[in-house]
Amino acid sequence: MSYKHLKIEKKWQKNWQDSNLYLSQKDKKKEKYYILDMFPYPSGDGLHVGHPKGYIASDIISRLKMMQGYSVLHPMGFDAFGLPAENYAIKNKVNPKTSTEKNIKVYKKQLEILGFSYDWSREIRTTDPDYYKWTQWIFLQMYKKGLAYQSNEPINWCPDCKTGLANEDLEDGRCERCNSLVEKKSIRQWVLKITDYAERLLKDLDKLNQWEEAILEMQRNWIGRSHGVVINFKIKEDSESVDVFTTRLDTIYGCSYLVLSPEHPLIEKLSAKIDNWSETEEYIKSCQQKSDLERTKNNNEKTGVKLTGLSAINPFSKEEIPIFIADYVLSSYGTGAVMAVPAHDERDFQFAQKYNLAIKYVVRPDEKNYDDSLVYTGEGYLKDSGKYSKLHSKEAREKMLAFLKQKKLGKEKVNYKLNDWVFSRQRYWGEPIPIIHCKSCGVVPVPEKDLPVKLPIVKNYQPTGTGQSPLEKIDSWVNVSCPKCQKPAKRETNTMPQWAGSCWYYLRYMDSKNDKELVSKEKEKYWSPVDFYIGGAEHATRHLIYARFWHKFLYDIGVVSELEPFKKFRSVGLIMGEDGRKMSKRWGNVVNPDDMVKKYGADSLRVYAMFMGPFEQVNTWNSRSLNGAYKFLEKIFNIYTNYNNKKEKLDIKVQKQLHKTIKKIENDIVDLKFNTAVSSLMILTNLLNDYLKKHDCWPINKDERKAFLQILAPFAPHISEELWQGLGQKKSIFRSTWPKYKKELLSDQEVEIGVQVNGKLRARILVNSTDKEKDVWEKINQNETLKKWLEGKEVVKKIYVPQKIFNIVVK
RNA sequence: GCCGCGGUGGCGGAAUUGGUAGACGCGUUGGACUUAAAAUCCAAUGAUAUUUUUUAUCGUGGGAGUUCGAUUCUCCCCCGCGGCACCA
Repeated sequence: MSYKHLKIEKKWQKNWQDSNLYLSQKDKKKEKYYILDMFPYPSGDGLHVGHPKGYIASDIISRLKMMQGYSVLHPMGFDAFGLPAENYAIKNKVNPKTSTEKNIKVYKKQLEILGFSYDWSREIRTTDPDYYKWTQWIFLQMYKKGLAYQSNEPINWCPDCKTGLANEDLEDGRCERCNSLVEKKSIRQWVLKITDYAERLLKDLDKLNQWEEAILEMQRNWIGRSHGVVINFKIKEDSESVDVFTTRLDTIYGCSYLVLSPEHPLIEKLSAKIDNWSETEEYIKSCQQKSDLERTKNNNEKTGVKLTGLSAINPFSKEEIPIFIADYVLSSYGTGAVMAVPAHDERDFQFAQKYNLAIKYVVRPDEKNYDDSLVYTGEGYLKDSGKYSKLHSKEAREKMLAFLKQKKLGKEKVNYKLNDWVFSRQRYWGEPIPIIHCKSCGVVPVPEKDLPVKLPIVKNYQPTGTGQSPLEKIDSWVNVSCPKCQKPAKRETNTMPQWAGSCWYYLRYMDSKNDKELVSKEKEKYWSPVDFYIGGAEHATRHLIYARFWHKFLYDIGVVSELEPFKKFRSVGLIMGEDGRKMSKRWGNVVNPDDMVKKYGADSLRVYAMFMGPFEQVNTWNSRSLNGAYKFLEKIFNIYTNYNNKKEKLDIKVQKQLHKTIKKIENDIVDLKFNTAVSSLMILTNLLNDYLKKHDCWPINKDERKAFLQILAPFAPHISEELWQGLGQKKSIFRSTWPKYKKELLSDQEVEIGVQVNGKLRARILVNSTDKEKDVWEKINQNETLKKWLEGKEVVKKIYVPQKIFNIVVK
């Protein structure tokens, strides 16, 4: 008999589906385990061989937990709204609904042939009205709590996608989807007040001790908390004043000028008093023309204009200082104005050098020798700072703040880099925002009973580029009567961004068919939180922040019971093409999983993907290595079929290896060390194979032969099930109980240890686990090679690490 | 520039409360089988030197240090990847 992977895999996939093996059931007697993948975005290209890597890992964990007696929830669905799906549809001249459905079909098929244990009865699609009804419902709750508001602030605008974008949608100042340079544009938009949750989003990261540190760091940086002081600077020539934000109040005696961002509202107000107004105006204009990218690109090349005729008063030194406008100060952060301290800030230093401004050193480092001609950004002791001189930075800040508070010229302030979430898109393919605009009542939320606000099926859904959504043109949909006053009113035509649906989908799986609630309290309590979440690291500062934000909001309004949605998160490393580049049609290096499954089988593909290297690391695809995985499985297949009826002659060495492997597999899977888990299965297989060939009988008993298949089963489910049945088992291997290893079989009686002389390995000797240092020393003295190294030498010291090494120091 | 991760044979990688570096796999080489090839099986495979079995020296990005002993710890430097980036 030979290993016919195609036949075996097809047979068991059907069998498992028919026998409802994967239906997750709430079972109060069992402990629950919720293992989740980031659901895919079904693009037109289908899956390439790298995509399933994370799914394979979660499937392995899911199957292990199943066998360990957990009630497992392992669902899957599709995140199908958004720009890529819409752009794909426009390009191929079909309705996005049609193309999305088609793409999902392809994806499902591809996932099925890989043998994943998803409970498809819980499948969700973000584009399904029964689903987005609740996405809209959450939006309404946010609106009611004042967390969704309209704004006309300038936002990022992609000229190609013709829509506004959130900061999270940008990559290096470009649209993350189409790579176009993003512009600033002022249009009416809906914004979610994520900044209200900034503090909690940051603080609760400390609770996520089962997340990777790298991801937590990314989120911390993205939130970007900084604690400082807002100081009020009076303007000498006017009653107006300027607020600046600084974290280094201790350097204020070194402040030699103020800088306002070009967008600062005060400039307009003071225009009459600015002597060089035309020059100022021109500079502001030139800044407006620059994109964000241009503004930040040459960050060593500072530009600015002095506002002549105006000066500010330093509240501490009472000194008169000039005021500048310069685009190195951002309007979107802090107060949009800073106090410049060239001696202790790199940017101010560059600016001051260019415009010949005073550089006053007021903080000196602890060391005696320091160079007074360079910038010093660290802390230290103050000098030339009035009565604060000689104080340390930290102490000075406290005393100075007390002074400011007393004079009502300043207060503590915490700032975040995180901005509110620009939540509307001027596009068709998204959840309609459930709002009605009425001339007399203003903004009126759609009553909950009228949800979902269905996205109309239309012929023309091309983006308009006018800042209006294409929905604007569909009169029959737009024109409604106001829910409050019944007079004619219009629907909000902007749609939600791609990320909306994925903010809460993990909750819906718990109770996917519920038409009364988003999720029932009871089911939410049982399944929450997600125990293990696996997905791409690129979502660290997008989906993973958004979802945490929504979850916390849902917690606040009593919908969920946990503060954090995902208990453990691990990111999956990409699989690169054989040429080392990202798999892409552009490079022609895409490997299709369907072809690989046909040739080598799903089991081989699964084993290989896990064996490639550390799960979180980037790996390069290699089809020849995949064949190695195939050979490994074939070897197992041959062992179990060719030697099925052979007698047993137990061998303790092989048995020990088996029990060690059971333990290793258990531990490695939970730690995501799949590569070493597979390796240990290979070692065991080789050992078994060699023994059977040599002795023509089994070194392990039947239970142990079963156990071997059980520990292989999460990795290669089909072949394991087939061979399991071959051992006469009637029930599925995944309904069997995970084998227990025997502790007494984990340690070896005899071990080889290294013997070193002066730290250099000179020989290896066998010792018994019961041997004392004295016994080992005796063996060393009998060893011929070692005699050579020890003869005529004086032994100064002996170091014995039991079972490991013996080091002899000689003179 | 800042933050995070990493650098080990021809290749993917294994081994870190400091204790025999290179597990496992790929590839390569030699052999068996075959008319031949593929597949399969057996053996070898870090480098250098040496007369073969031998044995010695070197070897985990580079340099220093701690230690009986360093891939692992400390300091300095170089390179790669990812994230952030004029955030005051």
